[in-house]
Amino acid sequence: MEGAGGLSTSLRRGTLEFCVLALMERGDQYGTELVRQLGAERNLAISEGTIYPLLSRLRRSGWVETTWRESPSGPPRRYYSLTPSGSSVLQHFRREWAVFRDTVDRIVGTDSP
Amino acid sequence: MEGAGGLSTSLRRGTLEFCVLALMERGDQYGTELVRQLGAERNLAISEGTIYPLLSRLRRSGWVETTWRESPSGPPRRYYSLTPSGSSVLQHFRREWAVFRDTVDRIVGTDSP
DNA sequence: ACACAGTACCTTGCGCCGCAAGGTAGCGGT
DNA sequence: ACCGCTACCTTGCGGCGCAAGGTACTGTGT
Repeated sequence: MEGAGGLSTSLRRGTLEFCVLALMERGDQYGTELVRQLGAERNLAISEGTIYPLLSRLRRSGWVETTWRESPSGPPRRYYSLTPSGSSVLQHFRREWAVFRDTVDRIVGTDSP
Repeated sequence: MEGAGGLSTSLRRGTLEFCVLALMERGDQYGTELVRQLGAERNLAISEGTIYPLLSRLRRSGWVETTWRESPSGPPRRYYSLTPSGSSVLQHFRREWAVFRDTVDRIVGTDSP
């Protein structure tokens, strides 16, 4: 169930939005597809109640822009793509992440003494 | 200033409490000293308003226990030490963290194509 | 004795964000 | 016409890091 306060839930905070940006870097994405792709990662599985508010924030921040496109079968989709600003923010995150990751590795270690 | 919603602030979520547990594994700790030690890490600097509620949660969870000890100079300190339960939770986190870290590395990558 | 700085503990109110649950609507098959 | 699937979005809640504020004990200087 991984209820509120679950381990993965807290870990996601702060990285999830950049994982989403990184996926957009590989190609335009839409909401439902993002939920599917992240669902394939054990630690990043999220629901629609998470992704849509997140995407709205990215849009308000000017890091992504959207275009409606018809689906080959089904309702139209809102596709999200990186703006130059979003690309820059993602690069900045990569540096922050590398430092943070190494710090945590050093402090919690990878196995016990 | 790293105001609310800062990059590091969000990254800390979900790892901070385990970094604290890991520091206790090396030896008993008290609040103010933890603030100092974490302050030495660029990405983990926190304030007292963060550490004391966090320590209370750890205590309520049964992961740490506390003993008051006099200080060589100054008011008494409340020292925190790991319980067996806390030690076990820390081990569990180590495994979760390794998976999570590798997942993020794979998705956001370490540099751009 | 007394004031003051330093250390150490803790609480309050706020804002962010992931989540479960619920809601709307377009499309295709039968 | 109906039903199921896809796709989008919103509401209310809870957890947690934080700034700011508050209390108390100790040692030092006067």
